[in-house]
Formats: sequence, structure tokens, C-alpha cells
Amino acid sequence: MKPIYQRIADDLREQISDGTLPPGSRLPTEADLREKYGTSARSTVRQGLSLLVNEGLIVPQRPKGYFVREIRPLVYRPQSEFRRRPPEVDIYTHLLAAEGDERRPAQDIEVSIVEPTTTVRTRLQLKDTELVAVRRRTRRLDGEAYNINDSYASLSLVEGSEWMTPTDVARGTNQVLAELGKELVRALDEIYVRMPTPDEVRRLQLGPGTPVAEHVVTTYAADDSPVQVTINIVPGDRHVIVYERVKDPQDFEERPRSDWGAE
Amino acid sequence: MKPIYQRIADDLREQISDGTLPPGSRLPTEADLREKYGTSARSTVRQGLSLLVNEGLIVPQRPKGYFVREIRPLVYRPQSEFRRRPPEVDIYTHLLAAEGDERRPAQDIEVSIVEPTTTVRTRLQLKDTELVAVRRRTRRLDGEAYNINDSYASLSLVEGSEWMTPTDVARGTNQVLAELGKELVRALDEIYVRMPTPDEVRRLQLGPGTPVAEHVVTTYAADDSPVQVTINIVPGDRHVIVYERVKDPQDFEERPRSDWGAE
DNA sequence: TGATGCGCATTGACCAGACAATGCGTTCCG
DNA sequence: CGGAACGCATTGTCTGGTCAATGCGCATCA
Repeated sequence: MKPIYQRIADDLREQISDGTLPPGSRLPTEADLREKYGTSARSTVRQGLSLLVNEGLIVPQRPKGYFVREIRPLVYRPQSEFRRRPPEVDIYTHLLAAEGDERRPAQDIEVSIVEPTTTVRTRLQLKDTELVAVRRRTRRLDGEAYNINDSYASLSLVEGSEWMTPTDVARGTNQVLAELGKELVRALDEIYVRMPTPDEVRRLQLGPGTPVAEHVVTTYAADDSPVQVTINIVPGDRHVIVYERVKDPQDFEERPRSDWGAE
Repeated sequence: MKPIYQRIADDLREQISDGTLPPGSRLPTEADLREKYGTSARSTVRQGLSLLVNEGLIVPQRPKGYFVREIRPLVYRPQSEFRRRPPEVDIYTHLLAAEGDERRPAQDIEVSIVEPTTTVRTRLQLKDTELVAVRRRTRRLDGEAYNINDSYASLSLVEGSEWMTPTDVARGTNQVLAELGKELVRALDEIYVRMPTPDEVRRLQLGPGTPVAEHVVTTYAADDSPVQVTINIVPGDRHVIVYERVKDPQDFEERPRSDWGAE
């Protein structure tokens, strides 16, 4: 026999996924459920609801009740600096509605000098004592934070340059790096999927049960030396991460082994 | 004044991140914590611990106690079918240890004919009545499931072909599609970050607080018609998703506006 | 009319227990 | 010596409450 709190969660989850409880709608109150499932203890009902909360399906709004979460992802394109036109030819756009949605963006920029974390140090191949400069940006849409974006570079490289101004750089910080002799020609993207830290929850105002993608970009100059590490924290409930790939003509008859879009 | 259960969670989280409680180590028992924080009610302590459980930091093991989770991500490379040599030149490998780790892989394959979900139908641009074939694979490493991989294609395209055999296809199913006149030349990757469904928890034996990436690959033929949709479910605690990008010489002096590795 | 205050429904935090389930180690017995 | 039985520590499920916090609507009053 399944525990009561699980039956409650399963039943409600079912109703959410089959549309009986559409996004934005209100769930039965704890008291309703307590009665319906014949379980007197409120904690049991709460235990069931907390499952759904941690799955990111519902949010409690004291004292109004529990509501089915509404999500509306934006498109996040790590490749956007590469592409000439938005997507190749836009055979995809019918899939990805509401791009940007014409809502006005804003961002905070803050520059400081810090000791690098291990993540940053290994990727920039720094010596133990070397310091780095960091350009921290929090991006907002209609005032709501939706993305944290911290770039790190060796202090000796960017010191005194425009890279370190805490304002928008019109021609782009990559251009600044290029003028410093480090044109970025290659990048490695690592995407880690995890739950947010309490700090991230605060800065991004994340609801419960919302995972994030930690998107670490290491960029390299033509001589294969790492130049910059950027760590993006991307809330899962507000974004789809999108990449486009084309078959490289050079690498044509290689790797016939496994399925494509697989592995 | 912060609630007790939060203080408990904060203190323990701190100890985990600063190494006082290393991965694999055992936490104080509920009774210990109850005493330490002077809170009599067990439920309060449990509430605090459940926060950490849902953040994926600890796992309860009845009746042994709570333990700090150990994670060891594998590298997941959506682009692997493109690349000729493993990574470009391998200037990255020092970052990504334990690639594959020489553990022997295995997979279940299962083929069936189904009505497409909305996700699949829109991406394959199918008519309402059209059926699709699906090739479902569950991949294991040392018996442990680590990846679900379902490919969909229009039934009329693959019916009767080797694509539908529920066994490994030596030359690759992409080759089969090529022989059917649909060589795959372009792909769109969408990555959604979310909590798993109960079904995914079961199939992948996910611990609590483990988010997943839903990686949807739509592949296109040379005439821009969609051929196949593959949905990968990638557990966050076992994988890093890795992409490599190179600056396209054609698209050189474009997009100077925003930072690179940014958006 | 408009602002103020009050009640009320609902969730948040906490208390003080009970009994069940489950691994693990120890003891006991053949 | 080897296996079965038992006890024990610990978490899992659930009972049956209390008081606090918080929006919201409604009534009250200037």
C-alpha cells in the first residue's frame, strides 16, 4: 500500500499533466485534501504537496493557496555571437516562439579583482598566486533578474583596459580583448545541471524546485591559450538553451558508429 | 529571526561546502541535531534536512543516517558525431578527466509505433493523423542506467528499414536514413532544464534533488525537411554537457555588440 | 467618497508524541 | 563453525494539535 502523501502527490500530478488543473489554477486547500484522503494530520497533506513543490510543478502562495506553476521559457543561444543571421535560414523559428518577446532588457555591471576559484584557475591555466579580474553582470527583463553572467580574465591581461569599466562597452568586450592581441577564435562550453545555491535563489528570485544550468564558457585565442572564462547561471524555468549544428563537410565520412543526436 | 530548520540547513550546507563534511561522510543524526538546536520536535529537524535533500546535497539512507552525496560527472557530447578526432586538438582534456572511464557500456533497444506527442509532431511537421516510429534506448554503465534516448521518425519514412530493428545497427541509423535518401546535414539542439518526472526517476534511478536536462535534437536533411527527433534525458548528477565552438571565418566581422560566451 | 481597520481563510513554523521499516551487528543454538 | 534469531539505532509515516504571518475583502467611520 502506497503512503497517503504519495497518493495525494500522484493524483494531483496526474491532474496537472492531463490538464484538469491547468497552469495558473488553484489547487484544493490542505484542509480539502485532508478531508478527501481521510488523513487527519495536516503534515501528511503538506508532505504530499511538498513533493510537487520540489518537482517545480506548484508554488504555494500564502495565504491564497497552492497554484500550478506557469512557465514561459526564453531562448538562450550560446552561439549567438557566431551567427550572421538569427538562425541559419529560419526553418526553426516556428518552434521557438516569443524570442525575447520585445521586453526591454537591462543589466547591472560590476567589476572587481579577486582570487580565482579552482574552476576559473584550471580553465585559465593560471599560476597559484595570479589574480583575475571579474566582470559580473546580472541581467534583467522588466526588472526581473533572469540570468547571471560572470566573466573572468587574467588581471595582467585586462588591467587598465576598457574590459574593466563597469559599464556597457559599445563595441563589445571581445573586441577589447582582440585589441589586446587576444582574438577569441575557439570556445569550450560546459553545461552542468544542478539545483541552485541559496545565493543564486536570492539573486535570481528562483521558486522552489527550480534547477539551473551552470554554463561555463572557456574562450581561446588563436594560439590555443585560454583568455576568458564566463560562468552563466541560467534558471531552468525561464530558458531553453539552443544550439545549431551543421555537418562539417571536412568531417564527412567519419564516425559512422552511433546514432546521431545521440551519444 | 530565521526559522530553526533553516539555520540547521544553512549550517550543514556551510559545512558541506567548506569541506568539514566531505563527500560520502555521515551527517549528525536527527536526534543529534534536535539536541544541538534545542528544538524538540523531530519534524523541525527533518524539515531542515529535507531542504538539503531537495538541493541534491545529501541522501538519507535508512537506517544508517544521512550522507553527503558524491558526484562524478561523465562527459556528454552532443557534437560527437561531427568531430573527426575526439576534441579538436585536445587543449581541453586536462579539464575533463575520467572521460568514459573505460567502464563497459550496454544498452536496451526497443522499437514501437506510436502516436507522436505534440513536441515530436511540431518538430517533424507532421499531419494530425500521421504515425511515427520510435526507437527507445536506455543506456547503462556497469548496469546502472545513465541516459534515456528516444528517437522518432515518420513511420512512412522508416517502415521496413533497418532503422526499426531493435538491435544495434553497426553502420549507424543515420547511415540507414541516408540510404533512404535523407542524409542528415543540420541539427537543432534544445536543452530544457527541469526536475524529472516520477517515471524518469524510476528508469534512471535518480536520487532526490537531481534535476535532468531534456535534450531535444531535431535533425534536418539537405532540403531543410525535418527527418528525426531525438529526446535525450540526461541526469544532472552524472553528466556535463560539452560543446565546442570555433569562430566561423565567414561570419567574421559580425555581431560586435555583446560579450562572447555571453548571449 | 475614501481611507482605515478588522475578520477570515490559508499557509508557515513548531510541538510531542506513536508505530513501522530496515540494515547491521551480536548473540545464540545446532 | 555457520546460520538463524534478536535487539538496536535510525529514518519513514502519521497523529492531532498550537500559534504566527499574510493577503484579501468587507464593514466602518471621518
